Amino acid sequence: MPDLDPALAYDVTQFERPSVTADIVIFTLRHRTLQVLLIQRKAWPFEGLWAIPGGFVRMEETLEAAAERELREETGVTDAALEQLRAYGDPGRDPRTRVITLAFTALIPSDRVILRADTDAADANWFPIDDLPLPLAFDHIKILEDAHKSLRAKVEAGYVARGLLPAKFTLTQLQEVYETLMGRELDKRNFRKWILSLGILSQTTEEVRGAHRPAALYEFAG
Amino acid sequence: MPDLDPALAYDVTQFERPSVTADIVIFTLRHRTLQVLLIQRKAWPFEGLWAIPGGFVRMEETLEAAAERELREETGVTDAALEQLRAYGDPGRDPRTRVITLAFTALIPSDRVILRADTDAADANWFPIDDLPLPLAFDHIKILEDAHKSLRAKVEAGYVARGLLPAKFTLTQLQEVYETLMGRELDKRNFRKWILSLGILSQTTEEVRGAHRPAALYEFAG
DNA sequence: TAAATAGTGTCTATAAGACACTATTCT
DNA sequence: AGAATAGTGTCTTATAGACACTATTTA
Repeated sequence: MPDLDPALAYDVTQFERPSVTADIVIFTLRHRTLQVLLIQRKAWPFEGLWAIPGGFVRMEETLEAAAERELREETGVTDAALEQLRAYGDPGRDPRTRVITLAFTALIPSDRVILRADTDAADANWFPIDDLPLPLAFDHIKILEDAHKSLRAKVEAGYVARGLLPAKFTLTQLQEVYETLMGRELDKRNFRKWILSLGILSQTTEEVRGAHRPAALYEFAG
Repeated sequence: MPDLDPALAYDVTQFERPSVTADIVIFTLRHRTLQVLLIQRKAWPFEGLWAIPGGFVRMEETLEAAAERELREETGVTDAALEQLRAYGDPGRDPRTRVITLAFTALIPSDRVILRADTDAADANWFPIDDLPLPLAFDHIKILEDAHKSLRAKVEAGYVARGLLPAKFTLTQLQEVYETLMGRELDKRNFRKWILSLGILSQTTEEVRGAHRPAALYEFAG
């Protein structure tokens, strides 16, 4: 059967349909800690518990547009790079009805976020990925675990977390991002050798003058 | 908004819901070529075009169970390792109604397959991934491209395609699988050094006696 | 004994990691 | 001058790849 059973012509109404939502795992770095944005549920089910922000996919929007809209509504951030994680759809994961959720991840710099506890949420807040307000609503702990695992795998494989940095940054700042994501300290000389060898950075003419020796500012090339 | 908008209580019926299908990219090796199983559509839309097999996710089954059921219905194969690829859901990808499809991939040995052109399909057949009967129905060419890219990435990263081999096999057979998946020839000594160093194979006491020097049979350990 | 496939080891190049000091600026 | 951060090079080890011959069996 391709997509819809051709034998049924296109009377799709005869099948009961699930609800489809887009949930979005929003990662940021705060206080040198990897944190996620959660909202506190106002109503049944799981009233009072914390959950990953998300909402219905509307009939006229793409899946990515739904996730972008949710991100914008929750954080005001408009141009983050979103990635699909996977779908979660066990019957019973939502006590109301069959709900299939498409999980997305986003990495954003925390200073660009304006938290909005909107009408649906009692509260919205950041939590360290290693210190979550358990239990979470629905199967959201599983989604967070998968998102964290996926992020770690990408970072270990050399994925560069552009989304977590301002446009211009020092190599020390970049190294701190990596150290936080990888959960261990890195050697400064090896890190610089490696990151510069990737050819994805270009040095600007600017430098940042702090309390001591100024540091060169870099940006992502291309 | 977590999953379903709590402000709406649980009256989920007020939102129009999309149809959700599971489509499954079934890979196999035939004649030293990577091939996929396609079915030919019997009815509008895209009547006569070839498509990836798939069907509705039923209300009481998990997403994985839906994909397994489709695989079984199309091929008779029951215990293949299925993996989620991603969701495809652009409005308009199906002219009948909004259809969000969850794409899965499976790797199976072609000798275990009994093709069944069931009631929904005019025909079912294998096609080399590099020689597809274009154009395909829906956005299925995009799904196949993504599935192929994902497979190549996994193989390059050392993923071992257990699913494509019989329970016991020679190292030469295993090497041929890798060569086909990677699209290039491999050095026999280097391949054996590498695959044995992974520690995932164990040698059986059996050997296969063909036209010439017998080859040792291996199996996956664990 | 010829044909066909199975099976084996070394050397080289590259990448990753351990490791410590000098340079510049500010107060 | 002292404190603080920026910036730099070598050696070692592990991994990946190039490369060619011997071993065993059947017809």
